[in-house]
Amino acid sequence: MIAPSAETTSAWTALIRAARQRLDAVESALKQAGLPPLAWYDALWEIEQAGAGGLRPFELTERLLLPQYGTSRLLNRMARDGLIERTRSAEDGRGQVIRLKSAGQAVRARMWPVYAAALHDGLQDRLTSDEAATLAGLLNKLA
Amino acid sequence: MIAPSAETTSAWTALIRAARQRLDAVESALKQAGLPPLAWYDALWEIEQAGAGGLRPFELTERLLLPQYGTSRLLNRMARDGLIERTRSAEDGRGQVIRLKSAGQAVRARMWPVYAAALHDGLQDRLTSDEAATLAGLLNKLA
DNA sequence: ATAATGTAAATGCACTTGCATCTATATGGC
DNA sequence: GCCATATAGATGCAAGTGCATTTACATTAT
Repeated sequence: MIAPSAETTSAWTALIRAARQRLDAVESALKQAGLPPLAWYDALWEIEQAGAGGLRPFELTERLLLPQYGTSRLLNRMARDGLIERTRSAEDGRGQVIRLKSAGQAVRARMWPVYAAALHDGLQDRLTSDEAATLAGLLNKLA
Repeated sequence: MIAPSAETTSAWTALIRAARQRLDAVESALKQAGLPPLAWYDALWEIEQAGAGGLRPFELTERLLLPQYGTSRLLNRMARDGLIERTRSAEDGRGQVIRLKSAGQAVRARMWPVYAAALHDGLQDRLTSDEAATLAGLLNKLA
């Protein structure tokens, strides 16, 4: 049987702990501020980047690495809150096109400072630039 | 407003992506093998370490960084599956003592090779020893 | 001893997630 | 055109999670 080395094990536990703590910090800062969860930010961001042409749900699924039903339901909730607009696709009768509404843009804009502050406190305050770059490089080897 | 640097941002995205992918890989290997989720492993491990003296639920809550109700329900499911034994605490009438049953030890033992293999493939194969050590060091600054 | 406050653990309720499946449209082969 | 198969997206159901609250016992102060 394959036994992971001590270095592997400590990298693993550090990875899980760090990711969980930082993520929890961001999520709770958002919740604290009465804002939606982080996943909404990512989705709103992608939709915003797509601009006037909009975006298809399956594209969002790919970009956010969500399960298909996860995207469907996330879009449901965002639509229910009036943040996005769903229209039937002209080219593909099975699908839709998602576009950002101004309320969605506004919510994303309100989320950003909270998100940024959490990243600042959680990462920027704790690592030098070089360390952050090294860390990113090593983590990208795991993806 | 505080804007995170480019290095911070890329460390952040790399952190989230790497953690999610590695974690998903472990979880799906376990599920694939018909075994319970990773959280069970951690819990079973802690309970096993506690030995014959057992462990109090609130201690597990602290060690696993779970919400209190999360522990309560996790223990419920493990007890329902006959993996642990819950007895009322002799010293504290409010509480219980958790002890591992042999079925619990067996499940943890079956989980380990699957878990270890996923760590091997996900981490050990992708990082040198030195890199893993550096990574762990950097990640620990974030905790 | 009594009352007030604190801590251990469980739970009702609303919401989210995972899984499997379903409906509708699209596409390729014949 | 017609059928088989593939893809977009939604959804019923079971299970898990978060929040707030509850129950029970413990501890401290009076």
